[in-house]
Amino acid sequence: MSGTNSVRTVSEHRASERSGENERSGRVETCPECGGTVTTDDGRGERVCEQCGVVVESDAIDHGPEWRAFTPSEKDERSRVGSPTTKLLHDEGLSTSIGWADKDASGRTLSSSQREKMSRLRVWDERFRATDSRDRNLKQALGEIDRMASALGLPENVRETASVIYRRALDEDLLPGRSIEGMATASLYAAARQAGTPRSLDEFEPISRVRRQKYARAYRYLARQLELGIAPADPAEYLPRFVSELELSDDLERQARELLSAVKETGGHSGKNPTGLAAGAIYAAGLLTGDRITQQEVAETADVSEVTIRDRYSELLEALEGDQIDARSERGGN
DNA sequence: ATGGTTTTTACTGCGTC
DNA sequence: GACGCGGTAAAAACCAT
Repeated sequence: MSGTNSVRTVSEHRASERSGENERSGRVETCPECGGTVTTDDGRGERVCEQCGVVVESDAIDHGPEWRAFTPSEKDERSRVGSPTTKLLHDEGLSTSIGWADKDASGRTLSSSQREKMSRLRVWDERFRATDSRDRNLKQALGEIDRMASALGLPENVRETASVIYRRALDEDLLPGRSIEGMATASLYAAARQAGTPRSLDEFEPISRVRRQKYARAYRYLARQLELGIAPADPAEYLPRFVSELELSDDLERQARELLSAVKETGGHSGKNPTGLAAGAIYAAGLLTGDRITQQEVAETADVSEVTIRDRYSELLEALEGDQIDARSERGGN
């Protein structure tokens, strides 16, 4: 299972995401309650009826390790995540409990040395249980991160970063009171930005299991508590993606970059939506290079309104002109 | 909660192909 | 006449306080 799972390519993931199917395990069942189709929810490890929502079987899948490990150090890191090979554990991952009454199986009280032994065992039992729930938490979160990263076409290293961020959040006890999904989404969002391949908050909306507000808040909290120190997204970082989605030339991308750096000098970019700026730059660059792009096309791929593009692109052109005038006056005279 | 800023929505008229 | 574009007013969203 783990093999086929991790080997799946990004495009396959995307294809299945798009067509709305999520039965990665390939098993098809009918619901005993209503006869509807039962699908597998990999993130939670539950098999759920599509119609009535009955959980047919929990923890039925996903026993394998979540990720491939490429280097020995990664293997170390990942082995800490959980105990996926449940068959190898005495309890198959179920929690244990040791009774508190100091009696043996037939009800006799234990000797003092036995009592001491049992109390030591209880302590360890508790400790294991604690790390166990941590692991479960981590495992679910990382499953979510993996799923979302695939859907958004984010590369492996971003997932790594996201998992590191999540782990830190877990270590610093930032999770209580917050949903795992929200935090997982926030971690991935932060990781994507850190890696210089940002995705806008809006792009997570259809992917995440929680609402935008929740993970946006989680992200702010995360950024503050962990002191991630992530600078505001640079609009230029959105350019390559938008340009390629619109199938535009490298030349145009270069032009757009220039426009953005011009407006950055004037400071006219602060407080503006970075995707809006990128979109405006692309449109303006289209005018300059003579490529025929409509505002509507750009608006659609960048997910901003046409009005915003209009506002941005006129500002960008102004900034560029100002830049050129500056350059001229520097050469002498006005 | 509030107020200021930015973005979106919806609608308009204009010019061009 | 459809289309791309620009402008505007009002609503919504966002953010800091």
